[in-house]
Amino acid sequence: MKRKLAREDWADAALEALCEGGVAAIAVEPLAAKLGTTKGSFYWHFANRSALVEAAVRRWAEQDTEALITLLDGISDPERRLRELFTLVFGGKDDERVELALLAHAGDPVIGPLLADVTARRVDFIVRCFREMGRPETEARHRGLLAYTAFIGLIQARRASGGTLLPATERPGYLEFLRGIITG
Amino acid sequence: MKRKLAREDWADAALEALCEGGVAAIAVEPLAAKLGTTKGSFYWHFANRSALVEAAVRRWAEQDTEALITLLDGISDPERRLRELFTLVFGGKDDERVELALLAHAGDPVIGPLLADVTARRVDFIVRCFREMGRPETEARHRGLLAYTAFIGLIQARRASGGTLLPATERPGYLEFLRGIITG
DNA sequence: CCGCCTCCGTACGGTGCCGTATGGTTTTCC
DNA sequence: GGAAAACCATACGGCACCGTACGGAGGCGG
Repeated sequence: MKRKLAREDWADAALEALCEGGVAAIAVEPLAAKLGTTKGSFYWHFANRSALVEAAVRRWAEQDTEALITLLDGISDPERRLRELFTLVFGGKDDERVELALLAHAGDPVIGPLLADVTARRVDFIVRCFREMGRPETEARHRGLLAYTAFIGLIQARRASGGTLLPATERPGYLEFLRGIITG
Repeated sequence: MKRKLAREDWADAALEALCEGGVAAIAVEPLAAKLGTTKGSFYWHFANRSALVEAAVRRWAEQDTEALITLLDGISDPERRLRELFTLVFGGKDDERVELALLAHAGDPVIGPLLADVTARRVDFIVRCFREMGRPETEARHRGLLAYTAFIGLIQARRASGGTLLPATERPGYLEFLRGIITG
């Protein structure tokens, strides 16, 4: 058996490690150990460590935002589209961990630019929804920004509080409140 | 001259480094160099590196939230109190950098608990304002949470976008929008 | 069957940091 | 002014990781 390792295997392992221990956990030697191989393999597929984190981030961006956006763009009614985004993003699997880990290293020279792209694309997407719902331009921008920052802030604050901030039972209530207040 | 160094000098230098390069930048040897001294000094004042980051975080918590809270608690009218908080926190010096650096390492065993305390105290403070304004309990909690997360999310997203997200000219407008929508 | 290209193992040197050991220097206080 | 205590410099060992060098194994076309 013993499938050979490919670039993607390393990238996936890097994302996994990223969830566990942050960007610092994307380290060649530990990853090699976890994959049951050695550095020799790694440095054949990648030039260096930076290339790996770049590949990992790109993979995440592809799967977790581009795919989602193209999926949601299939919904023509902007209100339904937005509603769908809400439920997907809050109710879904909590892969917020990659999110948080990357946000944490926005200053990193390789993560920074990629993250900036993703952030811009996401906010644009939300703003577009409000625009298509007929809101005037600046209001659409404001509401879009609020929606996104409320999301980012929530996952961030929940983590910062150790999870005590919004217990599971109060979550649906708050989300309803949020939806109401944001969509006006 | 040549003042001797005290614990506080190290803690301040640590906070400074924290702003520049994140928690990883709180490293003994580089800090010693920047302070013009050596590790010998450090390990006399502190048991190890963890003790330093703890001291730094405590100092920050003291200056940047406890002091602010006791200051604002001098204002009896909750609405004015909240308004004051808004302007202080958004318009003021952008020491959000410490904020962001710490948020980034909420998982750290020494930072985590301290950060959880600070987060809880802040949200409680805001929620209390809404409560004293006569809002029913759950609504007060919701609005308080939204206010805090919108703040955290905004500084986070601005950083993540490289600063392009909310240009300075649009800032006042958005803040007005925010204030309006949050206080209902 | 042979040489080649892909892929990986091993071994090495280098770096940046942590923490300890130990002795020297300054301050304090009697 | 001299001992004790506070404070700091230097030197060392250790660890975790990066990146390179190089030498194989295995498949594949000729």
